[in-house]
Amino acid sequence: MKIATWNVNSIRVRADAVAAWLESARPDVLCLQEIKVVDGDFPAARYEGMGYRAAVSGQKTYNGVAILARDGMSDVVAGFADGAEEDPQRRLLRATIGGVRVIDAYCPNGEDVGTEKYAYKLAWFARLLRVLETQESPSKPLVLLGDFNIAPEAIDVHAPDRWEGKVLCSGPEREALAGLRAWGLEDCVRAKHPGEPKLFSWWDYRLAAFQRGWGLRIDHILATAPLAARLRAAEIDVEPRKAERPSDHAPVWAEFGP
DNA sequence: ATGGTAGAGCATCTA
Repeated sequence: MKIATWNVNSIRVRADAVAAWLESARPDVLCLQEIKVVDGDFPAARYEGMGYRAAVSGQKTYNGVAILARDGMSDVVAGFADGAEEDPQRRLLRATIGGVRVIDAYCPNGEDVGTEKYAYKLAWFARLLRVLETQESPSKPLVLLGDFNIAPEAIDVHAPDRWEGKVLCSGPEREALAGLRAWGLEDCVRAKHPGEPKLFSWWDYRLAAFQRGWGLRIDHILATAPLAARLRAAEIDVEPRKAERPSDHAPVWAEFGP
């Protein structure tokens, strides 16, 4: 079972790129972030014609997540569904596919350390951990994947000294991610590439960051122990980032055995 | 000193 994630930064602009990547990578599941459309404007019919069903939690202009899957999806849940007032920002979508609980996450960016958006980011991660603790199980096959907007370690950053303490790399953010891992999640790409540098998934559009190799690894696939035990391969596919009008993120995928 | 590009949508906001 091949499960992938890609922050496409507008499904309108990247609809062709997504179709092309589905054709070449042939994932069983593709989780999308930043689709930036309401549910009705997601090009579901197009991907249905390619053998993928869609679950969508979209909104106008910002955010929005969707799951494309070859198999049927059950127990589809949008948002935290924790009884408290739902977050109007559409960032979370869950579905059970082929016996695997799939959680598609577009985690907040945080703008800058100390800002209101940074506080929202930390609160969002705390709420996500509570959702896992109360609604999901680390002893079942589960994958939490998406754009986390956090680089876990110095090795995940092109210039760690320059980024130290900055948003995407700050201590509290990394502790929030470690808190998720401590619940029972393993970083699939790092597990298959221990100690490997220059493994990045995002490059800023500005300053020709991609051409200069100024990347960060902020998109992740985290699996519970019973699923991680089936991990066969995990990669970041840099090719789509070289396209003429690319997303600023590259797709990330993991393959699990039966 | 606080840059630079991209997307949405039409002045800025977000990343």
